[in-house]
Amino acid sequence: MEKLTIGQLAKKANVNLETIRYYERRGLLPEPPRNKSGHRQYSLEEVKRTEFIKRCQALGFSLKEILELLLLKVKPGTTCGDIKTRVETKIEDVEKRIADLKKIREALLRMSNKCIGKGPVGQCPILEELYK
Amino acid sequence: MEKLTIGQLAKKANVNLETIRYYERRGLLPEPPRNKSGHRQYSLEEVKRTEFIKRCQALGFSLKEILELLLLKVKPGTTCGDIKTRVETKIEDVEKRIADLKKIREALLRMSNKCIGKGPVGQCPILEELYK
DNA sequence: CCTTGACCTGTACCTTGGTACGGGTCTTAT
DNA sequence: ATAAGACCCGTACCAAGGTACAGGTCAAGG
Repeated sequence: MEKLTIGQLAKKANVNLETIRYYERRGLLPEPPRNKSGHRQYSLEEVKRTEFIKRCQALGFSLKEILELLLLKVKPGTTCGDIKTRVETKIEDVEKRIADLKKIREALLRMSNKCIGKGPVGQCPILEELYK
Repeated sequence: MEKLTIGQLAKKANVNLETIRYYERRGLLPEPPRNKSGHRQYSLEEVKRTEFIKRCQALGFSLKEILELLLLKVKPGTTCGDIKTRVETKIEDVEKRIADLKKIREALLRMSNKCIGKGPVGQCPILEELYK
């Protein structure tokens, strides 16, 4: 069984070393065994776990939500459905954010279209709309 | 000319009183004149200005960007085009964020569709994909 | 007259996700 | 043997956008 130092884990998982200790404080990574001088000893399992965290983050999960996923994963009685529910909730989150951003885009486009982009700022229709 | 206290301004603009002082520190609201006992005296202009800030925020502008807009507004030589450019840049920002979120949504949907939502978590295709 | 409420300043605290630093110890290579 | 590099811990700091609190002053109403 290969033993990794914290620096080697950080390098393999492509994160900052401090991030590893931060994840440990947050409970996302386990408190690993130590060698006789107190240095953390990791296995390849923690590389996978760190990569899992990063993949989930890229999909929009917060560290808090990722911790919940990791806890669900080992909790007896958890089913596929429990995990799927989390993913579906996140899909709804993401769709809500997309919808909000689309409304913002429409409002910005409406303002932009009202402005010919010439002349002094005094009668700018954009500022007029925002500063009424 | 109506005079407003900071509390009255906050109420009219529908923000927290501390937010007014925070905006003053950030340079978003001017340092107002004071009465003889040191209390801030505002006019209705600051209500409009505070509402402007809140409208811009709702459209996705950061306080830093809003400060730039407010400075542009009073800078000699600023044209409508300068303002329009900011709005167009923000539209691009928003479209980029929408595109990113759409990719995330697709990835989440793909995972969700692979999972029938039944059975133990051990072979969950979602976790398998995330935790490989 | 006295209490309450609104204001003053300065500073601390909150969330989220880290990153950096100081001072100390340990390991590894030459 | 010794110096560089990696690790230890605890704490401070960063962005962003506020919010809260301590300790003090001031004005108005019952």
